[in-house]
Amino acid sequence: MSITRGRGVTISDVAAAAGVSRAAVSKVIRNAYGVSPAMRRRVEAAIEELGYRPSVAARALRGSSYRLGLEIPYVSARFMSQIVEGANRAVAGTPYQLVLAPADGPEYSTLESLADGLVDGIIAVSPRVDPPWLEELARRVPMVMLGRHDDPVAYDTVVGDDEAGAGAVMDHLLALGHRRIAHLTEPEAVTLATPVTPHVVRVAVYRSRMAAAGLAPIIEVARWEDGDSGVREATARLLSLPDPPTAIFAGHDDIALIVLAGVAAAGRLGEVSVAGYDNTDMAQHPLIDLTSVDQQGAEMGARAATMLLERLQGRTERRQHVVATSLRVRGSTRPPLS
Amino acid sequence: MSITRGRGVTISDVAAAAGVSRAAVSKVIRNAYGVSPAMRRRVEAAIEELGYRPSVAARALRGSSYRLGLEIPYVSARFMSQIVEGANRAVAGTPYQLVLAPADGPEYSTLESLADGLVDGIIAVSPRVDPPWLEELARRVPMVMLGRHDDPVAYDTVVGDDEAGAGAVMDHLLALGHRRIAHLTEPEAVTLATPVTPHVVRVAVYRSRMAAAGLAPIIEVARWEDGDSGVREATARLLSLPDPPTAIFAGHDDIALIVLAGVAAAGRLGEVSVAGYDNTDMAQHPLIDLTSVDQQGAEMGARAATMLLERLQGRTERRQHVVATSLRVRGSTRPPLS
DNA sequence: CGGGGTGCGGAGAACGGTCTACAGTGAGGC
DNA sequence: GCCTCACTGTAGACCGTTCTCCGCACCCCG
Repeated sequence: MSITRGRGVTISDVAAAAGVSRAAVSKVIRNAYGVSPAMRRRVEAAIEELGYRPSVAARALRGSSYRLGLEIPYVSARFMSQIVEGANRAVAGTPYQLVLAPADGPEYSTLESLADGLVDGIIAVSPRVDPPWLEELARRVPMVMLGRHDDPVAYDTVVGDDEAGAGAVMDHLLALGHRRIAHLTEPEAVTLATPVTPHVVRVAVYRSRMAAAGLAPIIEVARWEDGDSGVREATARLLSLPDPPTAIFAGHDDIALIVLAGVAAAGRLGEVSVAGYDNTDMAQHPLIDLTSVDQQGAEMGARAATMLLERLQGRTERRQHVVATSLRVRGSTRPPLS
Repeated sequence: MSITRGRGVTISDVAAAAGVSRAAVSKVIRNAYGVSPAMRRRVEAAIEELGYRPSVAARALRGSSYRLGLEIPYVSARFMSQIVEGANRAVAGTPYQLVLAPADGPEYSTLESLADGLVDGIIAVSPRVDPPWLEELARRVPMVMLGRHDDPVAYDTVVGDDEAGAGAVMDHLLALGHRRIAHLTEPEAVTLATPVTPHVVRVAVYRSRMAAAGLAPIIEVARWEDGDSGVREATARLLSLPDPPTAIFAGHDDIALIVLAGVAAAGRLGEVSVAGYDNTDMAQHPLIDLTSVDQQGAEMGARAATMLLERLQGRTERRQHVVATSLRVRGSTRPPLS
């Protein structure tokens, strides 16, 4: 049984079937000016009958592909699905389609491959690429960055209010009476000063709140370096310190979940408080019940998509949007035992 | 500050810079025959210097885009990230790049938009599209379907052994002594007889095992129809039956998690057993500790990608791959109380 | 010294759309 | 009756690659 990889029907086929020129068909499908009702009907009938669909490649070559690229560093990150959902919602009803590009590690190559003509614009969550490189890229393709506290020229940003969010977590933990509070965050690559990622800010806020509370000497910033097992090890290490923390502020919920698992495994569930960030769906699960910061991932995704669409409409001034955060206090944080 | 949306550097620019023809440059970047070492050096130097990157659109128009499309119905589904991870791994090292297309609801339009020349091949998880339509599409674009027990002509399939997996769950629950076992599954659109989705099989296995155990009269198949809240309602309804089930077999882990939440909320955590399917990462979390069926999502994604690559190499015979399952018994299933 | 390779590079036609410039056709105004 | 103009539709260049020929130079061999 031979499968004929059928050459799809092209605009020429439609034109021939409708007895008009290719340009005429093009006008009809683009809703362009200069089409009589009669011709429109004929062409639309032909399109319908032949099942014609314009080739994205050909369109992209000439102008736009009507595709927006959303680059995400880790598909498994629960926060990402909020973003995707929001972006998808914002794009619905427009002629644009969202495509996701999962980055396996260094986002550079993923971003470039998106920029190579596949998409008309890019939304990216790329904590590891440096600002100058991004500026360069943004000069070729309209771009919105999620979760960067940069001060860019050529691209827009959408970011949560990490200052307020992390501040709320620390205030909450301190108010509960905690003193030995540790912060478990992302690897160094994501928490260096540049680019200014959310985690950089969260670490800074943690430090300053600790210092302000006179706890500078017991500041404890732990980083994991190697996947989930790294987080597990870091947790175990924190818990086995001579003076173990009574509360652990995790950089985001995915970390917090593993920390919780570690705390549970150590049989110290009520003893060590855990807070996360992102308010992912699992944080709300009654069996997890994790205190976390809601930073409206879906809203962030939607804003980013909307801003990108504006860029495609012609806006050139830079725009930066900050979304508000709110602390969701749940059972995972309580006063220290003693 | 004006951003010049710089016209990217094209193959002609490279050709001019290297003092050769466009065809020559094309040969170099494709590693084609007929290139002298000297010319290769000159061209590569020019490429490097200009930072040239071939346009995907132009390539796609002419032949292949070197992009594989992975269509996923719900990005938030935890099982999907396993698949993406596996597919990405299989594609790494090849000239191909994976792009994800999130389907908001009806997968038809998403699949078509992928097939419109964006990608060279498609991997899809589309429980709702019907077989004939898929056959049609697969004649235009090489395609591998995940999670379908179809008997297709033009596309390949990768699917878990749902017969064995669901059987293992039921055997386990029955062996524990459960009799009133309910099955909570996907909406009708996904559990009709055609197309044959994993859920169709799981429902069938549930029914037949119940019948075989002489429990046909108390078969209870519940379906949710409207998002997470639907699952919550279905759970509440099951729990408030006059003779409530002592065990609930959920169609997959995402459902099971919500069921667990409902059971916990009703204060009947040890009382009602819950089993899931997919063995997602949350099932393994000690605070969730959900009995589930491992069907190796990453392996499925990897197999699918590999099979698609084979198709692109020229294979035309249909292939169907079944991955083995194994039951992971955890704390969420125990003998009934009485 | 002529003929047949072989190795290297280029010319030019696709691919399937978009878009600009222009031609034809009536109608309306003077 | 002629000019202008709005309205429709078409011709044809163009986007950036790939790929099939084809030509040229050189070498080997009889």
